[in-house]
Amino acid sequence: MPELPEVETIRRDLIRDVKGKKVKDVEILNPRVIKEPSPSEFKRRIKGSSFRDFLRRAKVLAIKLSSGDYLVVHLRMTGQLVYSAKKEEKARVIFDLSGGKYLSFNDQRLFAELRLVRDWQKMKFVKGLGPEPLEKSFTAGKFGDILKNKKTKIKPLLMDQTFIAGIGNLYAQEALFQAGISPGRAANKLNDAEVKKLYTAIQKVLHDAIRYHGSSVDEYVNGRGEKGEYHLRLKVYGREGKPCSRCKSKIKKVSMGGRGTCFCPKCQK
DNA sequence: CGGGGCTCCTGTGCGC
DNA sequence: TGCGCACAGGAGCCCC
Repeated sequence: MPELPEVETIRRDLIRDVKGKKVKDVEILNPRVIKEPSPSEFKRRIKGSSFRDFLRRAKVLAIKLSSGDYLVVHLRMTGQLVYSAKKEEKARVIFDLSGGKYLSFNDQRLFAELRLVRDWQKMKFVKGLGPEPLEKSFTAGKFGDILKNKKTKIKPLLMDQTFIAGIGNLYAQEALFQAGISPGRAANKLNDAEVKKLYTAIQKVLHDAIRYHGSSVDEYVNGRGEKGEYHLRLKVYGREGKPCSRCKSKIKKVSMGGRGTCFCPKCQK
């Protein structure tokens, strides 16, 4: 499930590997992944332009093209962007690049999205995003201010992209474990020390996950098709019934907002 | 405006 | 053994 650290890893990989390369052709194997414009216009407008820059906001990757257009990618759950010498067998769209290699867009479950737009900052989803958790302007004070007005459970709130950008089901669970806070706690009931702890935990978990190139649960691989290493360090996600790394109690799993949520009932209060 | 629940999709893994 | 079904989940959408 690509969240902020996974998308950031891919962004850095693509800057290193394909920045400046020209798109010689666009092969559309499944047009359903292209949300706008029409597949034929998508292809026509991308063909012949080159990759100028790779930007990220939340879980959204925006590729600036020399034409001035932005190729906007949301990987959702099973999307992949893989640069390699071979065309990926399961690709939905393949970009044939100068140099003879390929950038394959894969997506098993067909939830991922490609868009070609003139101004990606004006996209509805992007405009509605909350602050970037790793930016300097996002302070503990600001985090506390928005928590104060929210009566909702803290865990689904962390996943709300209009509240904080880029955190999904995996890193919400890990950050709450790191902070020692139970996922069902009401956001406005956290005391100052807990707010500070959670703020620090979010930053640490996201920074660490980037350092270890993301978590390869589900389909995630980096920009070269390789797995990350952070899933080997997960403390609660996907660890139902296993012993807590801190206190050895059994990790518990509950459903919250329709999403699986693992936590340690002893370490998280 | 907020929250709950359904929807999109397909591979996996379980129970009968 | 094999079939069928529940489940996984990001975000949009509808409804109350």
